[in-house]
Amino acid sequence: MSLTLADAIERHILAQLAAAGEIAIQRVELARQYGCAPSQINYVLATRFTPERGFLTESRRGGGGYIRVRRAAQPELGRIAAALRAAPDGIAQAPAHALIARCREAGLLRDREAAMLQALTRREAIGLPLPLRDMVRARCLAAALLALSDER
Amino acid sequence: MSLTLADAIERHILAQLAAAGEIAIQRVELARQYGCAPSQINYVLATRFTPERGFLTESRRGGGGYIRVRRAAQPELGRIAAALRAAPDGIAQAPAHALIARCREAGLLRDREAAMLQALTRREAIGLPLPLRDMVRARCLAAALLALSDER
DNA sequence: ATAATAAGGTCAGGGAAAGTCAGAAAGCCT
DNA sequence: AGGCTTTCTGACTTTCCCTGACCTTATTAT
Repeated sequence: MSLTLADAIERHILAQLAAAGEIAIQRVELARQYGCAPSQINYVLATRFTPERGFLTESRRGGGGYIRVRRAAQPELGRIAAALRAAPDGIAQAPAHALIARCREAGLLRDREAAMLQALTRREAIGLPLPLRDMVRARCLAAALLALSDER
Repeated sequence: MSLTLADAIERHILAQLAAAGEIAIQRVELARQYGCAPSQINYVLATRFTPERGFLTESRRGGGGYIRVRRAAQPELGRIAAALRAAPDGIAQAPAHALIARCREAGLLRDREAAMLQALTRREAIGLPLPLRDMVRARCLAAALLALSDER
C-alpha cells in the first residue's frame, strides 16, 4: 500500500479528468502543491498517461504555458500506434496496407483517411532504400494513427 | 484556460476579419485597448497572421497610418502536390505545417486529416537526418494530398 | 522648405513557462 | 547484501510572450 508521490499525482489527475473530461494543468503549480520538482510531473505523464493507456497530452511553453491531458477518443488506435513503434524492423508495405484496410473496416478510419495512408505508405512515396524504408513507414504510420486516436 | 494577451488579440482580429473580410487597424489604438505596448501588435501579426498561414498584411506609416489585414487566395490540392514534388529540397517542418493548416482552414482537409498529416510530417515521426528528411516529408505529403484529390 | 508631429517597424533582451536527461535515491526482489 | 526497477531531482535547454528604446516614413504646420 505504499503510495508513492507519482501514484498520488496520478490519482489527482485522474480525479480531475473524471470530473471534466479534459484538463489543463500548470506544471509548476501542480509541482508546488505536491512539493516536488516540476520534472516529476513529466515523469508521471510519461509513465502513466501514455497513448498505450489511452491518454493524450499536449503542451505549450513560455508565458501562459500549460499541459493539457485528455482521454483518447479511440484508444484502439493508440495501442496500434504503440505496437508499430515497438516493431524493431518497421513494417513492410503489404502488412501496412492490410493494417490500414482492417482499420477502415473496423470503422477506425474513414475512406479518405485510409486512402491517404495507403498512398503515403507506398514505397514510391517514401522513396528510400530498404532497411530504412520500412522504419520510416512504421514511424509515420504510428504518428498518424496516434494523432487520429485523439480526434473526435 | 490561460488566455494570453497574444491569444486575445489574435481572436479580436480574427473576429473582425470574419465579419468584414478585410480590416484596417490602428496599431496604437488597438494597443491602448489591450493596455500593452504597440509592438505587441506586431508580435501577434508576425506570429499568427503570416503569409504561410494565408494572411496578407500591408501598412502605412505616418499621419493617418494603418495596418491592413486580409486573407490570401485559397490553394488547390492538385497544384500543391505538384509543387511539392517539384521542390528540389523537399519541405521543412514549419512550412509544411503551415501549409496543412491552411488547407484545413480552406476546407480542403478535415480536422482529422489535418491532424494526421501534421503528426506524420513532424521530424520525430520521420526520424531521418536532415537532407533526407525534408525530401521524404515532401514526397509523403504530396502522395497523401494527391490521393485526396481523387477521393470525394 | 523646414520643422514638428504622428504614425508604424525593428530588434535585442528579459521573463515565464515547459522539455530533456543523466544520475541519485528508494523500493523490491531474490 | 547485491542487483534490478522505479521514482525523483537538478541543471540545462527550448519555446513563447512581451516590452522599451530607437528607427523610418508620412502628414501637417510654420
